[in-house]
Amino acid sequence: MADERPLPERLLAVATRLFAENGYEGTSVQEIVRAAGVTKGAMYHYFAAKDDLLYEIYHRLLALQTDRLRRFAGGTGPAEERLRAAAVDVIETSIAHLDELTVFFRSMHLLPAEKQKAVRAERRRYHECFRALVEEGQREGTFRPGVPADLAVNFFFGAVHQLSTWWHPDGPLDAGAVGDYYVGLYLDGLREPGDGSPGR
Amino acid sequence: MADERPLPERLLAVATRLFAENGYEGTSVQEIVRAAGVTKGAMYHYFAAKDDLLYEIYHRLLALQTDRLRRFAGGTGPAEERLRAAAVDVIETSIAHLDELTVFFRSMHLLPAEKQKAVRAERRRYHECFRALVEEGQREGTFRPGVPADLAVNFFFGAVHQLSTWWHPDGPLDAGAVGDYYVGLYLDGLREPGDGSPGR
Amino acid sequence: MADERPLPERLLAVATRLFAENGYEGTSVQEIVRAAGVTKGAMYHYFAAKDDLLYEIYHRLLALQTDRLRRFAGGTGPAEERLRAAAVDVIETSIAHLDELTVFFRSMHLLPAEKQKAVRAERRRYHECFRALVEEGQREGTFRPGVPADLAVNFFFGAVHQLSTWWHPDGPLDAGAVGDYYVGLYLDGLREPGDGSPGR
Amino acid sequence: MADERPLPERLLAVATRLFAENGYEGTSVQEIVRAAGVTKGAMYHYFAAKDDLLYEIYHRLLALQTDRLRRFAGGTGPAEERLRAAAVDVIETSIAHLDELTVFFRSMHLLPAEKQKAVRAERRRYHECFRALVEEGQREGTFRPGVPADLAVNFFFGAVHQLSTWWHPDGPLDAGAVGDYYVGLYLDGLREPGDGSPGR
DNA sequence: TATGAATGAGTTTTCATTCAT
DNA sequence: TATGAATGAAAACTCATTCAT
Repeated sequence: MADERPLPERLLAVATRLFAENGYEGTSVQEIVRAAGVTKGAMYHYFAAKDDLLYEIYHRLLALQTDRLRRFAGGTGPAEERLRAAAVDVIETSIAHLDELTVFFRSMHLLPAEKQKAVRAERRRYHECFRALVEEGQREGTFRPGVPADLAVNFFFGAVHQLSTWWHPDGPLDAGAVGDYYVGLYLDGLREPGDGSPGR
Repeated sequence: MADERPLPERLLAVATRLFAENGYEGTSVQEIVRAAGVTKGAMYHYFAAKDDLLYEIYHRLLALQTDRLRRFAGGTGPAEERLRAAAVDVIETSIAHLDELTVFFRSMHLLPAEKQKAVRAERRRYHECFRALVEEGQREGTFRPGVPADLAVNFFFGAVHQLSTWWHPDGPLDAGAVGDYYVGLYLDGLREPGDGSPGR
Repeated sequence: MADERPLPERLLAVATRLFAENGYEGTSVQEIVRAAGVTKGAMYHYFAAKDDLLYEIYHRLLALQTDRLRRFAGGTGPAEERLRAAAVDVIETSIAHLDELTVFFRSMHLLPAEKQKAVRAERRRYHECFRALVEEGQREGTFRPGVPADLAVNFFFGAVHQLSTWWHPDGPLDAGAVGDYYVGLYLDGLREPGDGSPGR
Repeated sequence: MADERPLPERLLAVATRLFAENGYEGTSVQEIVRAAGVTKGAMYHYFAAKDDLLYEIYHRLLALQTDRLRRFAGGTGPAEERLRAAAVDVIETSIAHLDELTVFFRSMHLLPAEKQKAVRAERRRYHECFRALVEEGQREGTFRPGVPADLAVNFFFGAVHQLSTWWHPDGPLDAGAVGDYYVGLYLDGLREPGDGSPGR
């Protein structure tokens, strides 16, 4: 019944859970390795520092989400529909990895400068892909042109990144419902008023 | 030229700045008192513990925002207009106190349980007041009834609480512009489609 | 019967003894503070780092020896006699502080760069004062002019700094005897041959 | 272009350089094997412990120097001339192996007791051979009898063992010049005054 | 009202060494 | 002959907090 995944993955999973429960600063390396059933040396064999765990946790999630976003963005059909699908999807994967997301956005300011820079660059690539979809919708005339696209993207991801402050798996809304509501609110806000398309 | 405010206020101001720069756990009590030009004993004379500073920082901001919200909510006129004014106002005061907000949302998980409970209760009162405005708008028929009001409030404050991840005083948008755009996006998302009222 | 000296002095004395017994790297901060009867925090209250102890140990000895050298150098009489007195004196104070000397010359390479630089500068001032005496003797015709004065100084202090490899308080020679022999050997080597002055 | 020497020799060479640069305790086994392009297992195949490297480094140099000293000592001619040749030679080989010498005299106190004892015994044999030459010169009447021969040997080797504190290959004096000067100073110090023989 | 020396428990990280392969 | 994952013990240092003054 032992966890059979390779040690690095096991350590990341354990660290994610503990960081989510007690905070990054509130979790000692000792606690992580104890929970993973190994010794500190084993952890430092794979991760050069505690903050490598934090970096890797979000880096992996972001790689996953970037990959998915690119699939949606590269599809066919009107920008609004691709954006809707991508936005619902990112909410669902964010909720599926809520610990990772929460931990990272609470604690990224504790990363050493160069790691912070690296993750910001990765994040920026994600942001720009999403923004391109918004801009496409504005050019198509579906979305109001007066809203700066960067601001519109930040507005949405602010809401997404704060999901863990209120969403709970035992609550009344599942991930799909949250996605539909959030994206509905968001797209209706973006949409050119009086264009007749229904708020979903 | 010395800072003439009472010591507790000076300590809170210094702590806010240092917490924003280096994180709550990344700032030692020693650094705070050195920056304030006093010694530890002086600080412990006014604050029982380091986390009192963190609590107080947000408690004061939240008291201010709650007070302002109540004024707007208690006004006259359609719910939508009162909500708009309150929402723009909270964005403006949030940007005016961005360090306080940032520090708190990054680090509230480090507060001891009872302080976390206290601040959650204060936050809940704020949330409920805001939610009541949304519900009023829904009853009035201005806002779509299908969106759970709690979710709508969380959606908005997610975006607000993440402002510090992208907003910067030297950027192209001032606090008023951000308020107008965010609230515009938000209210258009809430509004009953096809009701003819213009997006902003 | 407790040691009544101020804590910093007590810590330096304890550290000197332990470093001499087990080496700088072989002595933990834990051992130092245990031997001094205090806790680590107390030590770090006075010394910013373990290597501060090492620096301070030699810095104090060197300050003492520089002061004494300057007194001898600034006296009257032939350079040879002032040099002899200074050289005997430095051997005696070196033996009186043999632990300090040994510890430092074994471990100065472990000091961080800037502290190494500081102590080298202090050491250079000492060296130059001593060298000036040698050069004075050469100008007076007492010492052979063909020997580079820097080399002559290094030759002597090489022998002095290695005293701890063989000298022991229980051995047959006391500090005064070592001083006389060493300085005798040294000055006879320096002296212009056939000048008739006796090897002391 | 790879280093073709057998692995043990390569490891010793690499260790010597790193120990000289960063100190014995400041150099990890990991760094040694990385610099040698092998893994830890390979090193532990040839050396039972890290301190074996330190022991071996000096043991090899001392064996070399002992062998050379015995050749000089066993030659013919006056003791002074044999001593001069041996003393110049030991300075030259010491400078040719300055890293080895430096490393050892800085760090021998970190060897485990039995290895320290072994190397002390080897060193003592060297010392005694050198001392015998001094005593021979004293019996021949060339050297002053009043100086304890042990002390005279220690005086000289103090200077030799500290060569690395000031000598540098880019400096004005090459190894031969240092040898001539040091030995000249030394023998003039030892020599019976007024015996007419010239300081070289 | 304030000082600053001292505590004690804790932190992250390092490292020589072992051993199954 | 060599690998490299893993151990376990210890290292230097930090820090919120207390308390006699």
